[in-house]
Amino acid sequence: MTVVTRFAPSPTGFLHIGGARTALFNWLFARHHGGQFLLRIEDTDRARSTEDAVEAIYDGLKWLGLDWDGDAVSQFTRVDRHREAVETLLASGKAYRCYCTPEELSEMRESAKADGRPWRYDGIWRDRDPSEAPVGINPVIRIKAPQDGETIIRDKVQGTVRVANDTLDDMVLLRSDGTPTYMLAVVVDDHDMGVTHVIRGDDHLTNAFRQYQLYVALDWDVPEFAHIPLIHGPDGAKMSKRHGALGVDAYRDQGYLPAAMRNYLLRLGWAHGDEEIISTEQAIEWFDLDNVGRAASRFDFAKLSNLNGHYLRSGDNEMLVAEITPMLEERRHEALSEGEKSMLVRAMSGLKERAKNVLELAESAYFYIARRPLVFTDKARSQLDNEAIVHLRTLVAAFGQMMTWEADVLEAHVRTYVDESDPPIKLGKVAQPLRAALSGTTVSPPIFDVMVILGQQETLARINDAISAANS
RNA sequence: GCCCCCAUCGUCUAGUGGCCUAGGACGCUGGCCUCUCACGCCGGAAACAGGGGUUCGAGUCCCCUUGGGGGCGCCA
Repeated sequence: MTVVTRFAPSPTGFLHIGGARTALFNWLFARHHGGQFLLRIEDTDRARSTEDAVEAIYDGLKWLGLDWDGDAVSQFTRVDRHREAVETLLASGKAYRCYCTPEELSEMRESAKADGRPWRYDGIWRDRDPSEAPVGINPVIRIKAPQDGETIIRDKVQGTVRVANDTLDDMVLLRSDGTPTYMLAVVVDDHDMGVTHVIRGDDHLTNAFRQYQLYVALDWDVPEFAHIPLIHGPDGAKMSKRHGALGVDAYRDQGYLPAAMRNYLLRLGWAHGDEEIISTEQAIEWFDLDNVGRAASRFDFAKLSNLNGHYLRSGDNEMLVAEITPMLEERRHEALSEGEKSMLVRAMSGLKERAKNVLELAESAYFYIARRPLVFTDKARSQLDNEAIVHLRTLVAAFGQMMTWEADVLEAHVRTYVDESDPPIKLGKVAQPLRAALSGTTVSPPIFDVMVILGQQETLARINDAISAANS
């Protein structure tokens, strides 16, 4: 049997982090088994669904690298099929019309609450004769659920979960306006789409019981269920709009790499021994439901950040330059030339191991393509004191004479210079002023590497700029 | 309130009855490296929620308590 999983978000907002992980697990499970990963947009709630949200979901999944098979299914377009399923239920006596109005229902709810009784629809229309139906009221269709015994779910993550049927009531399948409810639509769609494994957040665990009953009533095979624990905010509270539940686009904007997000999300609730850095290929090979934990986990930015640093350091130079180019151009208000881009590619290995996100990478790379004269930070300017300028004057003269412009040659020359100064000075006494002159800051990759990447001409010009600035 | 789920360092987790004087990672921290900042390397502090069982033996199995979470809509 081919494995078919699905991700079924409702387009009422961005693709948030919890949804992203659910999608990832579904995707990994399908890819691991060589099966299919389908996408279904649960847009039956017309009032709350928007086109923008649908686009945001597509964008988020694409950015994460989670490709789905076939076209996304719009649940809304399948209402006829949903109604059809209810017709068969009505015909076989497994569903019935209920004429209670929403008002009556909420009254029943209120009084149950007042008496301290657990609320549950009492099924008064369950066995009533249709002739008693009041006129002028459009009924809802409810399932005729079993009233005794128990419903058992053998969840791939949560294990065997059981509930007494008398704690469940007859849920609504079709609203009085004829539209299907979520419970109906999920079951019909999952069945029609051939979904074999329903992997979703455990906030749906109790829904699974009712859905199970629906599958049975429809005489359909019940898929495997796997309810994965939710992700909580850093403070342990549920992730909500105002509680750290950002859209994946926000993570992209903060400079996180998709590979890092995948790795981080994967380790939130799933483990493979002591493995921490797990490539996507490896994840596909290893992923299984047995090793999904059952406890909710907290979102930890520090760890995500650390992982991001790892993927940045091992990231492809060209790819990274492509990532930061738009940021650099925006800041400089001027496009980068091909020469500058290739310079950045050469600079990347020195830069990427110092950044923990793409934003920082762009920030630290800017000085390479900044137009002269550089703007100095306060700390950089303080490095360029009188003593430093004396050293720079001597060095710039020597640098101008150099025939080979290589890091080790430059370093050897400067080391000799500091050693032979009288009295000998520390390398830092010269390296820091050089750094300030060349980068405008006090932090950069190794300064002799910087000189080589910048090239002799630019290096000399920047040092001379610093000397002139100090004189004025 | 009722129903369901969960519970190992601050955080993510390994652990499937003896290999656990509980391992790894992030974070924190001492040191090394060093032209800055990082990276890297070496070291440290840090956990089985509590109580009962079962067993020769329990972090691992059972029960209770406590604590968290989720669900109880003509939302999804």
